[in-house]
Amino acid sequence: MSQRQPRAGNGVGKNGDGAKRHEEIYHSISTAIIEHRLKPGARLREDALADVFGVSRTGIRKILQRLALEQLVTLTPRRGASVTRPTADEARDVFEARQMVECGLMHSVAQRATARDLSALRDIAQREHDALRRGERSIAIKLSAEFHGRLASISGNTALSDFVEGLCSRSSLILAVYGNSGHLGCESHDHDDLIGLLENRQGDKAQAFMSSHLDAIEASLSIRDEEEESPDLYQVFSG
Amino acid sequence: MSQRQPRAGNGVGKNGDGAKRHEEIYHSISTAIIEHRLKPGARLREDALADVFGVSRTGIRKILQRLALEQLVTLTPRRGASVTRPTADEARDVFEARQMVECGLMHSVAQRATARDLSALRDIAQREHDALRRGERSIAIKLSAEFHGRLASISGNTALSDFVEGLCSRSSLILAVYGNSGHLGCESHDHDDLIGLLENRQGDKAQAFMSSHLDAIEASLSIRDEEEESPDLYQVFSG
DNA sequence: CTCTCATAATACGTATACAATAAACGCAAT
DNA sequence: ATTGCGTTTATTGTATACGTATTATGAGAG
Repeated sequence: MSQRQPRAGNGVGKNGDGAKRHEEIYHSISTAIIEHRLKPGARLREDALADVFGVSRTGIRKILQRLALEQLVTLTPRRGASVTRPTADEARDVFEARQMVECGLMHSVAQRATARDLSALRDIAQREHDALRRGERSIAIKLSAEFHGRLASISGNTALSDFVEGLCSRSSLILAVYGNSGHLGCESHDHDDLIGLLENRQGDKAQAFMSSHLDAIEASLSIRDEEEESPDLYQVFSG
Repeated sequence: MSQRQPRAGNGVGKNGDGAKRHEEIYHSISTAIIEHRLKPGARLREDALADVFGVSRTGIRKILQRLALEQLVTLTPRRGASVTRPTADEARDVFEARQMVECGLMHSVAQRATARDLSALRDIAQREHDALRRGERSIAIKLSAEFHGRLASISGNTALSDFVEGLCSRSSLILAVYGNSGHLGCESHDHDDLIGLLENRQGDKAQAFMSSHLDAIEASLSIRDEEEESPDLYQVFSG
């Protein structure tokens, strides 16, 4: 995503180093959305955000634009920003895309995964377990997205892993809208099983497993268009 | 030096068409990059762009941010924007991603393509031929990217087709950096052949053909790290 | 003659001020 | 009572001003 790593070392700090500050704010908002602390439909007023984070609207606007391009927030011309509420079509598209890309990546991932990679995955999976055990569903969802993103990054293909990362973020929104409260998206042991397959370099099995895994997540949702707030009276009374 | 007046007179700065105006400007810059009228490495000064298009730097900044997120321009913290010069690694990643996604989409595309879709594709391919015949290589490259993007959009999956569109734009940059001047990327009859396969609903063949097509494009490039801008003179003259 | 350091100029980062517009509220009329 | 219109308010869109960093230029010393 962001390619701003030029200043290595060099303790400037003079200007407050806005770039880093903005990155922080971006992460705060992004995480809040992925963890469902900001629910789809929530309005994000520039003034309020500027006030909360202690920067001016200029910086906030930049961040909102970025989030809009990642489809996490929706920018309506004269009405401001709000957390995106994915449509049913978008939800299906996202999962179809994840099927294609994440599964297609598994061969390469299984081949390239190092001990360090597997260790990092295990750590995320462990934290996911912990969060589930504590009943913190929001945290678990965020960690699940992080797991899938990290997994894709092992492929070494930045174009594809960035894409997967964005899809996983959007999946988190989809879970918020179409998820059944009783059923969590990822079965808790799935990720562990997948790590095992990678460890044994079983690319084919890992691919098939990922496909089932994603199918299971999608199947646990009820993806259908919600009734609109102002129902179509013509259709209602036409039959 | 163009003495571009700040377009006084007509309904100048009136606020209403701001969004549309920005979209125009975005398209202008984006097209100029894809058509290689702005070459990789070219610097894009905010003041100059603001002057050229008759808007203030604020709007230009917004557009540059968007282009940066699409990886068409690179934003360096205190040095401004320039047209992205893809690295060899990025080039490989982009073509690997295109292989996976564009090929993976062909089944769905072959199944869903309507007569109208095929007609639109034929039109683009025809214009591509014309451009090549006139020797306008830049236009042909842009039309080729448009062809691939339109093709992907037939799948109906917005998430994936938007991704492909971005990859094609980046491919255009890659052609600019790593392309051999003598050899154009796409063989001119390839697109026509592909349309024929789609028309006959031969998804499998279309997928295989697309794979070869992309391989051919990639093979026509010389993707290797270029020498740095400050070449090592000792090494140059040592042999 | 070349290299280095200082100074000036250029260009970006951020904040703030102003303008325009869409939503919300209230009032009035049917 | 409900609908339609006018006013008010709140929020975004745009421009501009100022501060700071980077770069280019020139002078001086080696």
